[in-house]
Amino acid sequence: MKDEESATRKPLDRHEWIEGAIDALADEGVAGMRVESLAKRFGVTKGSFYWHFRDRQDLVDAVLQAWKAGRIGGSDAPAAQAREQLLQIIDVDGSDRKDVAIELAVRDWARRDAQAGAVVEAVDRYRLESASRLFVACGLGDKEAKSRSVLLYAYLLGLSLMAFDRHDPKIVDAKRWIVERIVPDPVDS
Amino acid sequence: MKDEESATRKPLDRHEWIEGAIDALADEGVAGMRVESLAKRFGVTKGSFYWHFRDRQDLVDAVLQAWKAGRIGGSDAPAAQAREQLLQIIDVDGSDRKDVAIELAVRDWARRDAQAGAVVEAVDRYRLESASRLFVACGLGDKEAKSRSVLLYAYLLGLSLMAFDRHDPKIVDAKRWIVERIVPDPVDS
DNA sequence: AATGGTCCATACTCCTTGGTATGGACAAGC
DNA sequence: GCTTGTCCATACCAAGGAGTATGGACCATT
Repeated sequence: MKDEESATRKPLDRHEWIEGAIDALADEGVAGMRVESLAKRFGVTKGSFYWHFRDRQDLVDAVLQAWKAGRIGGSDAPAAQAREQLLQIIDVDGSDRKDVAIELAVRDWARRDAQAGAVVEAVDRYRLESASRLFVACGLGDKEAKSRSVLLYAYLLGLSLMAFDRHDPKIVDAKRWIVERIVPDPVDS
Repeated sequence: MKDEESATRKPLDRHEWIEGAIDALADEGVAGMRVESLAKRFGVTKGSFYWHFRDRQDLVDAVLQAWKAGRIGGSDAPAAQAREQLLQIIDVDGSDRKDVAIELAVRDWARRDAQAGAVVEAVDRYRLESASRLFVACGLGDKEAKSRSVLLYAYLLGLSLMAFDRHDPKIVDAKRWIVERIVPDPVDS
Protein backbone atom coordinates (compact mmCIF):
# COMPACT_ATOMS: atom_id res chain seq x y z
CA MET A 1 0.00 0.00 0.00
CA LYS A 2 1.02 3.56 -0.60
CA ASP A 3 1.89 6.05 2.06
CA GLU A 4 -1.43 7.79 1.84
CA GLU A 5 -3.17 7.39 5.13
CA SER A 6 -1.11 5.11 7.28
CA ALA A 7 2.44 6.22 7.85
CA THR A 8 3.48 9.55 6.42
CA ARG A 9 0.88 11.34 4.37
CA LYS A 10 2.21 14.29 2.51
CA PRO A 11 1.47 17.62 4.14
CA LEU A 12 -1.63 19.49 3.12
CA ASP A 13 -1.69 22.88 1.58
CA ARG A 14 -4.32 25.56 1.32
CA HIS A 15 -5.59 24.34 -2.02
CA GLU A 16 -6.28 20.81 -0.80
CA TRP A 17 -8.24 22.18 2.13
CA ILE A 18 -10.36 24.23 -0.24
CA GLU A 19 -11.02 21.25 -2.48
CA GLY A 20 -11.98 19.18 0.52
CA ALA A 21 -14.29 21.90 1.72
CA ILE A 22 -16.05 21.94 -1.65
CA ASP A 23 -16.43 18.18 -1.49
CA ALA A 24 -17.94 18.46 1.96
CA LEU A 25 -20.18 21.21 0.68
CA ALA A 26 -21.48 18.89 -2.02
CA ASP A 27 -21.97 16.00 0.38
CA GLU A 28 -23.41 17.68 3.44
CA GLY A 29 -24.24 21.24 2.41
CA VAL A 30 -23.04 24.37 4.14
CA ALA A 31 -23.34 22.62 7.47
CA GLY A 32 -20.67 20.19 6.29
CA MET A 33 -18.08 22.91 5.90
CA ARG A 34 -17.01 22.81 9.50
CA VAL A 35 -13.45 22.90 10.64
CA GLU A 36 -13.37 19.73 12.67
CA SER A 37 -15.51 17.86 10.18
CA LEU A 38 -13.10 18.76 7.40
CA ALA A 39 -10.14 17.80 9.51
CA LYS A 40 -11.61 14.33 9.95
CA ARG A 41 -11.90 14.08 6.18
CA PHE A 42 -8.14 14.50 5.90
CA GLY A 43 -7.33 12.49 8.98
CA VAL A 44 -5.81 15.46 10.76
CA THR A 45 -6.92 17.83 13.49
CA LYS A 46 -7.89 21.46 13.68
CA GLY A 47 -4.32 22.40 14.31
CA SER A 48 -3.62 21.93 10.64
CA PHE A 49 -6.57 24.02 9.54
CA TYR A 50 -5.65 27.00 11.64
CA TRP A 51 -2.20 26.86 10.23
CA HIS A 52 -3.44 27.38 6.67
CA PHE A 53 -6.40 29.64 7.44
CA ARG A 54 -6.84 32.60 9.71
CA ASP A 55 -10.33 31.49 10.69
CA ARG A 56 -13.37 29.81 9.22
CA GLN A 57 -14.35 32.90 7.27
CA ASP A 58 -11.02 32.75 5.50
CA LEU A 59 -11.93 29.28 4.23
CA VAL A 60 -15.41 30.44 3.22
CA ASP A 61 -14.00 33.29 1.17
CA ALA A 62 -11.61 30.98 -0.59
CA VAL A 63 -14.31 28.41 -1.38
CA LEU A 64 -16.65 30.97 -2.90
CA GLN A 65 -13.84 32.49 -4.88
CA ALA A 66 -12.74 29.11 -6.20
CA TRP A 67 -16.26 28.13 -7.19
CA LYS A 68 -16.87 31.41 -8.95
CA ALA A 69 -13.60 31.19 -10.83
CA GLY A 70 -14.41 27.66 -11.94
CA ARG A 71 -17.79 28.73 -13.29
CA ILE A 72 -16.78 31.93 -14.98
CA GLY A 73 -13.26 31.46 -16.20
CA GLY A 74 -13.67 27.93 -17.46
CA SER A 75 -15.22 28.57 -20.86
CA ASP A 76 -12.32 27.54 -22.98
CA ALA A 77 -14.36 25.79 -25.64
CA PRO A 78 -12.75 27.50 -28.60
CA ALA A 79 -14.87 27.90 -31.66
CA ALA A 80 -17.53 25.25 -31.90
CA GLN A 81 -20.81 26.00 -33.56
CA ALA A 82 -23.18 27.97 -31.39
CA ARG A 83 -25.94 25.39 -31.67
CA GLU A 84 -23.67 22.56 -30.63
CA GLN A 85 -22.45 24.54 -27.67
CA LEU A 86 -26.03 25.01 -26.54
CA LEU A 87 -26.76 21.32 -26.88
CA GLN A 88 -23.63 20.61 -24.94
CA ILE A 89 -24.72 22.89 -22.12
CA ILE A 90 -27.91 20.90 -21.75
CA ASP A 91 -26.16 17.56 -21.72
CA VAL A 92 -23.17 18.47 -19.60
CA ASP A 93 -24.96 20.45 -16.97
CA GLY A 94 -26.93 17.53 -15.71
CA SER A 95 -24.38 14.78 -16.01
CA ASP A 96 -21.74 15.46 -13.38
CA ARG A 97 -23.55 14.63 -10.23
CA LYS A 98 -20.78 16.14 -8.20
CA ASP A 99 -21.01 19.51 -9.90
CA VAL A 100 -24.77 19.50 -9.56
CA ALA A 101 -24.49 18.82 -5.86
CA ILE A 102 -22.05 21.68 -5.44
CA GLU A 103 -24.23 23.96 -7.49
CA LEU A 104 -27.30 23.25 -5.40
CA ALA A 105 -25.42 23.51 -2.14
CA VAL A 106 -24.00 26.89 -3.08
CA ARG A 107 -27.40 28.12 -4.19
CA ASP A 108 -29.04 27.02 -0.97
CA TRP A 109 -26.25 28.69 0.89
CA ALA A 110 -26.78 31.85 -1.12
CA ARG A 111 -30.36 32.16 0.04
CA ARG A 112 -29.24 33.03 3.55
CA ASP A 113 -25.77 34.44 3.02
CA ALA A 114 -25.27 37.74 1.22
CA GLN A 115 -21.71 36.89 0.31
CA ALA A 116 -22.65 33.64 -1.39
CA GLY A 117 -25.64 35.40 -2.90
CA ALA A 118 -23.44 37.92 -4.64
CA VAL A 119 -21.31 35.15 -6.13
CA VAL A 120 -24.31 33.22 -7.39
CA GLU A 121 -25.76 36.37 -8.88
CA ALA A 122 -22.56 37.06 -10.76
CA VAL A 123 -22.44 33.49 -12.05
CA ASP A 124 -26.06 33.66 -13.17
CA ARG A 125 -25.47 36.90 -15.01
CA TYR A 126 -22.42 35.50 -16.73
CA ARG A 127 -24.17 32.33 -17.80
CA LEU A 128 -27.26 34.10 -19.05
CA GLU A 129 -25.19 36.47 -21.12
CA SER A 130 -23.04 33.68 -22.51
CA ALA A 131 -26.06 31.64 -23.53
CA SER A 132 -27.76 34.69 -24.91
CA ARG A 133 -24.80 35.35 -27.18
CA LEU A 134 -25.00 31.80 -28.45
CA PHE A 135 -28.68 32.18 -29.27
CA VAL A 136 -27.95 35.41 -31.10
CA ALA A 137 -25.28 33.57 -33.05
CA CYS A 138 -28.00 31.13 -34.06
CA GLY A 139 -29.84 33.97 -35.71
CA LEU A 140 -32.29 34.96 -32.98
CA GLY A 141 -33.20 38.46 -31.91
CA ASP A 142 -31.96 39.96 -28.68
CA LYS A 143 -35.18 39.63 -26.77
CA GLU A 144 -35.86 36.06 -27.78
CA ALA A 145 -32.26 35.13 -27.10
CA LYS A 146 -32.56 36.47 -23.58
CA SER A 147 -35.85 34.72 -23.03
CA ARG A 148 -34.48 31.41 -24.20
CA SER A 149 -31.48 31.79 -21.95
CA VAL A 150 -33.70 32.25 -18.93
CA LEU A 151 -35.77 29.24 -19.90
CA LEU A 152 -32.68 27.18 -20.56
CA TYR A 153 -31.05 27.78 -17.21
CA ALA A 154 -34.22 27.76 -15.18
CA TYR A 155 -35.07 24.41 -16.74
CA LEU A 156 -31.63 22.94 -16.08
CA LEU A 157 -31.57 24.13 -12.49
CA GLY A 158 -35.09 22.97 -11.85
CA LEU A 159 -34.46 19.57 -13.31
CA SER A 160 -31.61 19.05 -10.91
CA LEU A 161 -33.98 19.86 -8.06
CA MET A 162 -36.61 17.34 -9.04
CA ALA A 163 -36.68 14.00 -7.36
CA PHE A 164 -37.05 11.29 -9.88
CA ASP A 165 -34.93 8.86 -11.77
CA ARG A 166 -32.94 10.79 -14.31
CA HIS A 167 -32.71 7.71 -16.51
CA ASP A 168 -36.40 6.99 -16.62
CA PRO A 169 -37.13 6.49 -20.34
CA LYS A 170 -40.20 8.69 -20.06
CA ILE A 171 -38.08 11.49 -18.68
CA VAL A 172 -35.53 10.98 -21.41
CA ASP A 173 -38.29 11.39 -23.98
CA ALA A 174 -39.45 14.55 -22.30
CA LYS A 175 -35.92 15.90 -22.27
CA ARG A 176 -35.57 15.36 -25.99
CA TRP A 177 -38.86 17.16 -26.61
CA ILE A 178 -37.76 20.03 -24.41
CA VAL A 179 -34.41 20.43 -26.10
CA GLU A 180 -36.19 20.89 -29.40
CA ARG A 181 -38.25 23.72 -27.92
CA ILE A 182 -35.31 25.57 -26.44
CA VAL A 183 -32.51 25.20 -28.95
CA PRO A 184 -33.41 26.68 -32.33
CA ASP A 185 -33.42 24.58 -35.48
CA PRO A 186 -30.21 24.52 -37.45
CA VAL A 187 -30.07 27.20 -40.11
CA ASP A 188 -29.06 26.08 -43.60
CA SER A 189 -28.52 29.52 -45.05
CA MET B 1 -51.69 45.64 24.39
CA LYS B 2 -53.09 42.17 24.20
CA ASP B 3 -52.03 39.25 26.30
CA GLU B 4 -49.87 37.75 23.63
CA GLU B 5 -46.31 37.78 24.82
CA SER B 6 -46.24 39.59 28.10
CA ALA B 7 -48.49 38.16 30.76
CA THR B 8 -50.43 35.02 29.90
CA ARG B 9 -50.05 33.79 26.37
CA LYS B 10 -52.36 31.02 25.44
CA PRO B 11 -50.82 27.57 25.63
CA LEU B 12 -49.28 26.09 22.53
CA ASP B 13 -50.42 22.91 20.92
CA ARG B 14 -48.75 20.47 18.60
CA HIS B 15 -50.05 22.19 15.48
CA GLU B 16 -48.59 25.56 16.37
CA TRP B 17 -45.23 23.99 16.99
CA ILE B 18 -45.34 22.40 13.56
CA GLU B 19 -46.27 25.68 11.90
CA GLY B 20 -43.46 27.41 13.71
CA ALA B 21 -41.05 24.73 12.63
CA ILE B 22 -42.06 25.22 9.00
CA ASP B 23 -41.52 28.96 9.37
CA ALA B 24 -38.08 28.33 10.78
CA LEU B 25 -37.42 25.91 7.95
CA ALA B 26 -38.23 28.64 5.44
CA ASP B 27 -36.11 31.21 7.21
CA GLU B 28 -33.04 29.26 8.20
CA GLY B 29 -33.27 25.93 6.42
CA VAL B 30 -33.11 22.54 8.07
CA ALA B 31 -30.54 23.84 10.49
CA GLY B 32 -33.16 26.25 11.81
CA MET B 33 -35.45 23.45 12.94
CA ARG B 34 -33.77 23.06 16.30
CA VAL B 35 -35.60 22.60 19.52
CA GLU B 36 -34.21 25.50 21.47
CA SER B 37 -34.26 27.78 18.48
CA LEU B 38 -37.95 27.05 17.96
CA ALA B 39 -38.67 27.53 21.62
CA LYS B 40 -37.18 31.02 21.44
CA ARG B 41 -39.52 31.77 18.55
CA PHE B 42 -42.47 31.14 20.82
CA GLY B 43 -40.90 32.67 23.88
CA VAL B 44 -40.93 29.38 25.78
CA THR B 45 -38.35 26.79 26.71
CA LYS B 46 -37.60 23.24 25.69
CA GLY B 47 -39.85 21.98 28.41
CA SER B 48 -42.82 22.87 26.29
CA PHE B 49 -41.46 21.14 23.23
CA TYR B 50 -40.80 17.86 24.94
CA TRP B 51 -44.30 17.93 26.28
CA HIS B 52 -45.81 17.93 22.80
CA PHE B 53 -43.19 15.81 21.03
CA ARG B 54 -41.42 12.67 22.00
CA ASP B 55 -38.17 13.89 20.47
CA ARG B 56 -36.91 15.94 17.56
CA GLN B 57 -37.61 13.17 15.09
CA ASP B 58 -41.25 13.32 16.10
CA LEU B 59 -41.32 16.96 15.02
CA VAL B 60 -39.54 16.16 11.78
CA ASP B 61 -42.08 13.51 10.89
CA ALA B 62 -44.94 15.88 11.56
CA VAL B 63 -43.41 18.68 9.51
CA LEU B 64 -42.87 16.49 6.48
CA GLN B 65 -46.33 15.05 6.77
CA ALA B 66 -47.91 18.50 7.04
CA TRP B 67 -45.98 19.82 4.05
CA LYS B 68 -46.90 16.85 1.93
CA ALA B 69 -50.55 17.12 2.85
CA GLY B 70 -50.55 20.80 2.00
CA ARG B 71 -49.08 20.14 -1.44
CA ILE B 72 -51.14 17.14 -2.38
CA GLY B 73 -54.52 17.59 -0.79
CA GLY B 74 -54.87 21.28 -1.46
CA SER B 75 -56.12 21.22 -5.04
CA ASP B 76 -59.63 22.44 -4.41
CA ALA B 77 -59.86 24.60 -7.50
CA PRO B 78 -63.24 23.46 -8.66
CA ALA B 79 -63.77 23.47 -12.39
CA ALA B 80 -61.84 26.20 -14.08
CA GLN B 81 -60.67 25.80 -17.62
CA ALA B 82 -57.55 23.69 -17.94
CA ARG B 83 -55.61 26.43 -19.69
CA GLU B 84 -56.41 28.95 -17.00
CA GLN B 85 -55.36 26.54 -14.33
CA LEU B 86 -52.02 26.11 -16.03
CA LEU B 87 -51.53 29.84 -16.27
CA GLN B 88 -52.44 30.11 -12.63
CA ILE B 89 -49.86 27.54 -11.68
CA ILE B 90 -47.18 29.63 -13.30
CA ASP B 91 -48.26 32.83 -11.62
CA VAL B 92 -49.00 31.48 -8.19
CA ASP B 93 -46.00 29.27 -7.85
CA GLY B 94 -43.57 32.14 -7.91
CA SER B 95 -45.47 34.75 -5.97
CA ASP B 96 -45.64 33.55 -2.39
CA ARG B 97 -42.11 34.04 -1.26
CA LYS B 98 -42.81 32.10 1.88
CA ASP B 99 -43.97 29.02 0.03
CA VAL B 100 -41.00 29.21 -2.29
CA ALA B 101 -38.63 29.38 0.65
CA ILE B 102 -40.28 26.34 2.22
CA GLU B 103 -40.20 24.48 -1.05
CA LEU B 104 -36.50 25.10 -1.56
CA ALA B 105 -35.66 24.30 2.03
CA VAL B 106 -37.49 21.00 1.87
CA ARG B 107 -35.83 20.12 -1.42
CA ASP B 108 -32.40 20.88 -0.09
CA TRP B 109 -33.21 18.81 2.92
CA ALA B 110 -34.38 15.98 0.69
CA ARG B 111 -31.02 15.73 -0.98
CA ARG B 112 -29.46 14.35 2.17
CA ASP B 113 -32.38 12.80 4.00
CA ALA B 114 -34.13 9.76 2.59
CA GLN B 115 -37.31 10.49 4.51
CA ALA B 116 -37.62 13.99 3.09
CA GLY B 117 -36.58 12.63 -0.28
CA ALA B 118 -39.50 10.24 -0.36
CA VAL B 119 -41.93 13.05 0.41
CA VAL B 120 -40.53 15.30 -2.30
CA GLU B 121 -40.65 12.46 -4.77
CA ALA B 122 -44.31 11.85 -4.02
CA VAL B 123 -45.11 15.55 -4.38
CA ASP B 124 -43.26 15.73 -7.68
CA ARG B 125 -45.11 12.74 -9.04
CA TYR B 126 -48.44 14.20 -7.99
CA ARG B 127 -47.73 17.57 -9.52
CA LEU B 128 -46.44 16.16 -12.78
CA GLU B 129 -49.50 13.99 -13.15
CA SER B 130 -51.85 16.82 -12.31
CA ALA B 131 -50.27 19.15 -14.81
CA SER B 132 -50.15 16.40 -17.38
CA ARG B 133 -53.89 15.90 -17.05
CA LEU B 134 -54.41 19.60 -17.62
CA PHE B 135 -52.34 19.54 -20.78
CA VAL B 136 -54.30 16.55 -22.02
CA ALA B 137 -57.48 18.49 -21.32
CA CYS B 138 -56.08 21.19 -23.58
CA GLY B 139 -56.02 18.71 -26.40
CA LEU B 140 -52.43 17.52 -26.27
CA GLY B 141 -51.20 13.96 -26.63
CA ASP B 142 -49.97 11.97 -23.69
CA LYS B 143 -46.30 12.21 -24.48
CA GLU B 144 -46.32 15.91 -25.19
CA ALA B 145 -48.43 16.54 -22.11
CA LYS B 146 -45.86 14.76 -19.97
CA SER B 147 -42.98 16.58 -21.60
CA ARG B 148 -44.61 19.95 -21.06
CA SER B 149 -45.26 19.09 -17.44
CA VAL B 150 -41.61 18.34 -16.86
CA LEU B 151 -40.62 21.56 -18.57
CA LEU B 152 -43.21 23.53 -16.63
CA TYR B 153 -42.12 22.39 -13.21
CA ALA B 154 -38.43 22.32 -13.92
CA TYR B 155 -38.71 25.88 -15.18
CA LEU B 156 -40.68 27.05 -12.15
CA LEU B 157 -38.34 25.40 -9.70
CA GLY B 158 -35.27 26.66 -11.49
CA LEU B 159 -36.56 30.19 -11.63
CA SER B 160 -36.96 30.22 -7.90
CA LEU B 161 -33.33 29.19 -7.59
CA MET B 162 -31.94 31.93 -9.77
CA ALA B 163 -30.55 35.01 -8.14
CA PHE B 164 -31.87 38.07 -9.84
CA ASP B 165 -34.58 40.60 -9.41
CA ARG B 166 -37.89 38.96 -10.15
CA HIS B 167 -39.40 42.29 -11.16
CA ASP B 168 -36.75 43.20 -13.65
CA PRO B 169 -38.72 44.23 -16.77
CA LYS B 170 -36.41 42.18 -18.96
CA ILE B 171 -37.16 39.11 -16.90
CA VAL B 172 -40.86 39.83 -17.03
CA ASP B 173 -40.64 39.91 -20.81
CA ALA B 174 -38.80 36.63 -20.81
CA LYS B 175 -41.41 35.10 -18.55
CA ARG B 176 -44.19 36.09 -20.91
CA TRP B 177 -42.34 34.60 -23.84
CA ILE B 178 -41.77 31.40 -21.91
CA VAL B 179 -45.39 31.04 -20.88
CA GLU B 180 -46.37 31.13 -24.51
CA ARG B 181 -44.00 28.25 -25.26
CA ILE B 182 -45.24 26.06 -22.44
CA VAL B 183 -48.98 26.61 -22.25
CA PRO B 184 -50.73 25.66 -25.49
CA ASP B 185 -52.76 28.16 -27.48
CA PRO B 186 -56.44 28.32 -26.66
CA VAL B 187 -58.53 26.04 -28.81
CA ASP B 188 -61.58 27.57 -30.41
CA SER B 189 -63.14 24.38 -31.57
C1' DA C 1 -60.58 22.08 49.71
C1' DA C 2 -58.26 18.39 47.71
C1' DT C 3 -57.18 16.05 43.31
C1' DG C 4 -55.65 15.25 38.87
C1' DG C 5 -54.39 16.80 34.31
C1' DT C 6 -52.25 20.26 31.29
C1' DC C 7 -48.46 23.09 30.10
C1' DC C 8 -44.12 24.97 30.97
C1' DA C 9 -39.57 26.48 33.71
C1' DT C 10 -35.32 25.12 35.75
C1' DA C 11 -31.45 22.57 36.18
C1' DC C 12 -28.85 19.25 35.00
C1' DT C 13 -25.84 15.65 31.61
C1' DC C 14 -23.38 14.64 27.46
C1' DC C 15 -21.74 15.95 23.01
C1' DT C 16 -20.01 19.05 19.27
C1' DT C 17 -18.09 23.40 17.47
C1' DG C 18 -15.16 27.64 16.74
C1' DG C 19 -11.08 29.37 18.39
C1' DT C 20 -6.49 29.80 21.04
C1' DA C 21 -2.19 28.45 23.12
C1' DT C 22 1.45 25.58 23.20
C1' DG C 23 4.53 22.05 22.29
C1' DG C 24 6.33 18.24 19.34
C1' DA C 25 7.88 15.96 14.88
C1' DC C 26 10.48 16.58 10.89
C1' DA C 27 13.19 18.26 7.02
C1' DA C 28 16.30 21.93 5.20
C1' DG C 29 20.18 24.84 5.72
C1' DC C 30 24.38 26.37 7.69
C1' DG D 1 24.90 19.26 15.43
C1' DC D 2 22.24 23.12 16.10
C1' DT D 3 18.89 26.23 14.57
C1' DT D 4 14.90 27.63 11.89
C1' DG D 5 10.65 27.14 9.58
C1' DT D 6 6.85 24.13 8.33
C1' DC D 7 3.08 21.36 9.63
C1' DC D 8 0.28 19.24 12.90
C1' DA D 9 -1.29 17.13 17.80
C1' DT D 10 -2.92 18.01 22.31
C1' DA D 11 -5.24 20.46 25.67
C1' DC D 12 -7.96 23.78 26.84
C1' DC D 13 -12.14 27.39 26.80
C1' DA D 14 -16.96 29.24 26.16
C1' DA D 15 -21.10 28.54 23.69
C1' DG D 16 -24.83 25.97 22.10
C1' DG D 17 -27.59 21.71 21.05
C1' DA D 18 -30.37 17.23 22.27
C1' DG D 19 -32.46 15.01 25.85
C1' DT D 20 -34.12 13.95 30.84
C1' DA D 21 -35.87 14.69 35.48
C1' DT D 22 -38.40 17.24 38.36
C1' DG D 23 -41.15 20.64 40.25
C1' DG D 24 -44.34 24.56 39.91
C1' DA D 25 -48.35 27.24 38.06
C1' DC D 26 -52.90 27.01 36.55
C1' DC D 27 -57.49 25.20 35.61
C1' DA D 28 -61.36 22.00 35.85
C1' DT D 29 -63.64 18.46 38.29
C1' DT D 30 -65.38 16.26 42.34
